[in-house]
Amino acid sequence: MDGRFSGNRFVSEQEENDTTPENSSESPPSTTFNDMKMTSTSSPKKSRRAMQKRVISVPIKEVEGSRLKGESAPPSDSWAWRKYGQKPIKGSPYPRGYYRCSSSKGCPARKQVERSSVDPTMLVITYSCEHNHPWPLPSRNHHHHHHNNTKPTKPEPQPDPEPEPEQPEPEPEAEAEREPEPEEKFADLRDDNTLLTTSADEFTWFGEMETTTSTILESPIFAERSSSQVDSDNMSMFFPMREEDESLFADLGELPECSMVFRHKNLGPEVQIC
DNA sequence: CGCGTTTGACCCGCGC
DNA sequence: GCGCGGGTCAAACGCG
Repeated sequence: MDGRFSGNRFVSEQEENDTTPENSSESPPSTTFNDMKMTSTSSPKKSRRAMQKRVISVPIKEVEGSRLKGESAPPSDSWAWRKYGQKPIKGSPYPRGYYRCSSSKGCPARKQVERSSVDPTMLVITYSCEHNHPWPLPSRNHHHHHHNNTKPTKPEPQPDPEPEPEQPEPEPEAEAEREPEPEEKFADLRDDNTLLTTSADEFTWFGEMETTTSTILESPIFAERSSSQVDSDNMSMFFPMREEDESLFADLGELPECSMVFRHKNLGPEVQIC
């Protein structure tokens, strides 16, 4: 449809989640789950799997100020992204930039960045990940860096109780010490203010960001996936998930196949698994 | 010289 | 079946 996820929609907040047919639930900011059509040309085999999408809005000021490159500022997060396209979006004066994860060769993660048409000061970033795929790691290519901890907190190589056998999990530690620039990350949490508070407060990216700017406005999607008990375990630490929560997710559908595990520095590095 | 961005074309799903 | 809108590819260009 025309504005499946045009920026103007979710930019405002997590109230826009009507794209999905089961959008009956208002309180729970579910999210727009759209399976993006993948190019069958190069990857016909991988059908458009349920791709998880997380949409966040961040104040553009920082990004823009740092690097003024036309309209689309390359929001840098912990990972490296390569821009592979840009297109004007109908209904929005601003183009949408398409980024692909360049941290890893076969990294399926993608990112869309566009300016909100309603709030030009807001940058809408949409992260997409394929199920069962590890998220891009921090650009270890630049592991040479290690300035003073710009962030108040430091990542500790703590032994996490989670063995993550499935995929070669990245070293999140490196992530913590990336560039000193203000970063915006995606915090996907639902209404769980509890979790939100914790993570937002603790996460480096957020910490820095909130210092300079307000905060992230939304975090629509939260995927719950029990690929391994580890995930659940970790999650429970931060997310007091109960049956109702699960039902909530269930409501979302089976779409969310990605699971994310956020770890506190104290507890360990943040790990995201898709 | 390698890599990332740029930019137009192509492709594909969906609506009409 | 055609057109629209969005997403990706790929060649060219620019930068470090």
